[in-house]
Amino acid sequence: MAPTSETLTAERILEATEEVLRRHGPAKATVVDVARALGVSHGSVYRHFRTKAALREAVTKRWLDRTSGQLSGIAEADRVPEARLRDWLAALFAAKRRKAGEDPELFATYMVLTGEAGTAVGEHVTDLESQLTRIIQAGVETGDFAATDAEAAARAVFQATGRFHDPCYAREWEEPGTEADFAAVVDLLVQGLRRTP
Amino acid sequence: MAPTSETLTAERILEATEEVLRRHGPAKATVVDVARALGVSHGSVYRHFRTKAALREAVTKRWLDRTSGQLSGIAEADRVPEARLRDWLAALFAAKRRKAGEDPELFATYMVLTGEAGTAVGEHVTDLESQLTRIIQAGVETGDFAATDAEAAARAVFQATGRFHDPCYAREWEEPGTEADFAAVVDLLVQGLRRTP
DNA sequence: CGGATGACAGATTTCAATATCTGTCAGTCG
DNA sequence: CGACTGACAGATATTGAAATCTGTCATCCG
Repeated sequence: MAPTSETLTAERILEATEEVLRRHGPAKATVVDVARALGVSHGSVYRHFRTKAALREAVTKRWLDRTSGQLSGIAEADRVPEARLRDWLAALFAAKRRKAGEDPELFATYMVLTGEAGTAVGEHVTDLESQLTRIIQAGVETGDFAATDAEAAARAVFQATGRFHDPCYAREWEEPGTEADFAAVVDLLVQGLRRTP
Repeated sequence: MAPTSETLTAERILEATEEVLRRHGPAKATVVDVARALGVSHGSVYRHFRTKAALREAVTKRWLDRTSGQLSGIAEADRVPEARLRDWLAALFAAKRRKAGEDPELFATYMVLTGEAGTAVGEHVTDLESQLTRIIQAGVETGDFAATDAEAAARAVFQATGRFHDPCYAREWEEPGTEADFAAVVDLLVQGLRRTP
């Protein structure tokens, strides 16, 4: 890490922190490591982030926001609501599974954060639920779905698919049969949402 | 623990182990503690259980079987399948939540075991899924449910309700709104199972 | 003979001393 | 003046030595 002489910004700190986390993992990454990577004293890092927990949370937030951003594209796509819902759930599962596989250290950081009080994970969930709410609301408007309360239905769908996006199940995502299980749960939920004529 | 002079049986060892686990928790309970509680040498315990892990698994199995037993009563009850399904899921949730609350040490042991390779948890899940399969099969036979594959549907229902019986969510079971969330998920799943005329 | 024992080796855990880290802040420097 | 530094106190993590535990087995006892 060359101590580039650009001004120290929150953004540069986040980038360095992500790199340090990737290299050392959440258990061993320290604020001192981050400062060293940037060629500054650790006191300077504390000028931008009040605590180590805040720094970790900011990194995770950035990382989660990337996922949310990709998914929001699908949520707004120009397709019938049922297809959009299926695509969205499949994309959520695929994204989480990919992150768990190819960015294990950052994923571990995310799991640590899930267990803490932090607001980042809570906000991420709220964001995802509101994307789901929009899809279901669209389905209610076209008459495809029968939910009386789109928000409650979105929450139920999100919770019922937890096995396929909640980090505590990450280990099981690579086991054979998982794809079929996912398809079965999604089919059941979509069937439950459909308007019964 | 008085060193009662009855012969040493697997059953007595399991009882003592459960007591030791309850008192010390899974992290601190040792085989030596169990032997001390029984007034025997720890070598004698190894005559009945090959390893400490096997002992822990046997205790958990006994503990899980008690839950399975209670639930099977509901699965066989003389009610319409939909009501039976709702009762069964509610009872499963209630049982897990109660155990987590009033037997935290044994529940923690169960969580340790969930993370290990052991077969006890897998068998417990298989057992519960087969109870669910029987309820759904009954519903298919009465024409209330539309599943083409009762076993796959049962698996989907079980996985979709994971948030309300999987130990990794235990912390959240006492939060306000959990009851409503549970009801919403169950309603959605039951609606998904119903035959659409 | 079948069940129980206790000494044992190697693995794991505990504990206390040591080192490192977190978060603060008075002071430096451009 | 305001961004940065580095020394500091208290908290946390690491380390290595000692204690305990796991699992085995030759031996004992009824």
